[in-house]
Amino acid sequence: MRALNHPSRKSLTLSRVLYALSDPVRLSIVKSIDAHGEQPCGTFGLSVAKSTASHHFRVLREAGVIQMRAEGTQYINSLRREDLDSRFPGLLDAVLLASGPI
Amino acid sequence: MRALNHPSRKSLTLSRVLYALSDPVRLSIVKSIDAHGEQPCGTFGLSVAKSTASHHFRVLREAGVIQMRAEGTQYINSLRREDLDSRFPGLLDAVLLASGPI
DNA sequence: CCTATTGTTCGATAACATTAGAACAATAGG
DNA sequence: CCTATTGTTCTAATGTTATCGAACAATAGG
Repeated sequence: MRALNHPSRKSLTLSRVLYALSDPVRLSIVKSIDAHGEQPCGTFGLSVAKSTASHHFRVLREAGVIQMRAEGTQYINSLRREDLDSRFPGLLDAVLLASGPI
Repeated sequence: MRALNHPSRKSLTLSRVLYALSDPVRLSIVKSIDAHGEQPCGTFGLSVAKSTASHHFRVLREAGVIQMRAEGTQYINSLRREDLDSRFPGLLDAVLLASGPI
């Protein structure tokens, strides 16, 4: 598999991160990784076509929210917790803590 | 002036709030209110047409991020701090704390 | 090799967002 | 009243995003 582009910690921007998190599908991905640990793209039970899912994973990755690591035929997704906490302290925690209506 | 629609605290959604905050112009409005207190629309020094500015204020208002109170010919904008803190604890603080590239 | 699995990329479309100019509305102050 | 100020709303143009199906790529396992 080809190597995927991940932005450096320094180049993360608040606008991009907030935008990436502002979509319900992407938010559910992030919450699932937080709740169940790192997982391949296929295990999220998203109700969209796989090309659409791939798009959402890409938006999250290019915003610097998730990291995708190739493993066999799949990509393992994890949160870039340290990088996010370093650049935007408290932001990820606040987002993950939020409950109620999406 | 006509009364403007403000969503109730209960009806605020994380996605909408994050989306509203994900635009650099809107983020600058929020940061300015936080830094300098409540202010009318005209004092933000935004480099967009006033119809565009009006649109951004509306997005922030309809997401529940700001409150707009009529006073004479102007609208005074303030942050809905209590409502935001109540629904999404720590979120506004984290966003306002963030520095670096927009 | 051949096939199945996993996910990306491409091309197209429909929906939505941003932007601005022009016209309008409400108020304040002479 | 008349005018200036402040901001909204309408309309239209431009750009961006979400979505999907189809085709492709890489790997694992027979």
